[in-house]
Amino acid sequence: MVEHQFEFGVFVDNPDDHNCRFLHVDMDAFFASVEVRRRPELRGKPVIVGGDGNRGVVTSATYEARACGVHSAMPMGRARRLCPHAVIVPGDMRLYAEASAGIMALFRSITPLVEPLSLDEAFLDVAGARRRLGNPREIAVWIRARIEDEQGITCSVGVASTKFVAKLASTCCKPDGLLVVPDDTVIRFLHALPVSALWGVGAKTEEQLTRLGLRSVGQVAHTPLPTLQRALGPALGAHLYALSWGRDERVVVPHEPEKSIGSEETFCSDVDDPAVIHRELLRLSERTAGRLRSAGALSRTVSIKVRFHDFTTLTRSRTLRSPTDVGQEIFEVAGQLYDALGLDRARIRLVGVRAEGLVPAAEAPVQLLLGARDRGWRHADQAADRAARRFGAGTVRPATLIDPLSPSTRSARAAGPPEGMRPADDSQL
DNA sequence: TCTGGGGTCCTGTAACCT
DNA sequence: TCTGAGGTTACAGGACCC
Repeated sequence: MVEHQFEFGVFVDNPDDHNCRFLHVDMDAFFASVEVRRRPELRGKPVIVGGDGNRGVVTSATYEARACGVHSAMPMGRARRLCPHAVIVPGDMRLYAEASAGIMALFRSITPLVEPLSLDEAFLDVAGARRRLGNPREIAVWIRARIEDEQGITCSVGVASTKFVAKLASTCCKPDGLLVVPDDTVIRFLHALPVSALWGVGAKTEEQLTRLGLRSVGQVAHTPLPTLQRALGPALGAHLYALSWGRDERVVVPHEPEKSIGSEETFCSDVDDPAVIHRELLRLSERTAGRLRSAGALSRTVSIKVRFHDFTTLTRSRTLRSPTDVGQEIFEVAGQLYDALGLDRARIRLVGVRAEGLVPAAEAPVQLLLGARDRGWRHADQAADRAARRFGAGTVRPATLIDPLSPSTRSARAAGPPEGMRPADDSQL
């Protein structure tokens, strides 16, 4: 366990944290740690969690595997070559979600101002918890101990007066660390970091900044704002300039409504048969619609994504006359958008369906189209939802998706039974 | 080396409206 | 009726995050 404060370019003890209301808590190698907790014989071994198909990627890896150069998002084939003795685990989202729920509940016992970023990390605003639980550093120490006790996994915590710096701090002290960055050390802390540490700088933007001769956050900070904006666009330029001076006005937002819901699937080998693509679009449309209904939302815009064998990607979208959460209606649009591409047996690697422009179902009375039956697909979907709740997901699904002979639509991710024997809605996984 | 799946946000362009 | 300016919306693509 490591605990630090950053000051004068070095880590020291006993920080001045009175302005540091934000905690960023990040589990260490979360999925892999949960797997090790479940199978203690894996402790101390390189463990990789990820799709085991020929097109899978690493979703999490223990630090023993990372020592071999393995990292998340790496193609599984490459990870295997780098770390041939690693134990590879397919992943169990249900288990990780369960562990995550326990961790988030612990956070909410400290403050209602908890903003989960994903299953394994969250921002906390602890300004209101000081009187009860002590200063931010003490709260961070307590959280780390409780998570280790209750979940058997370690985490890293960054403490600062802005969300951005708190997040950087937790990254810097990984794994199993605690770092407080007091206000008067923020600039020194930031300016020593590489540009890639800035939120919003990925590979492409880093390349652009390098072309300008900018490699550190300090160099970005000392570049005139108009120069950054000319190179990166007005929004990104201003954003990076503000961050480089530690300016980040964002607050902790406990719940943001979703803006889109979608599903996509990579075929285990490229597909050029339009009938197979249509079946997959139907399956993804049904899955997306089911998730819309669970979320109590309707969608105004349907979009599809098509990725070809060479990784080039197209998206097409259409806005509906009235919003929907009905699988057949989404599929109709998705199918039309796909047909309008006019593809002639192109080799397709992935298709996706996404519902955008979400509105709460309660606020958007569904309009029946002229000539439509008053008990149509919507009622069929609702009946299927009821059957799913009672008998399990996928109990009722479109007949075209019940085809045990279907040859090639199995995804790289699903290593289960044949397509037709698999639940149509595995969105809870 | 050969790239998942879930998302958000930004930008440029075109169409549409006033 | 035509034209242009300016605002809004839809759409497509890309970068980024976990």
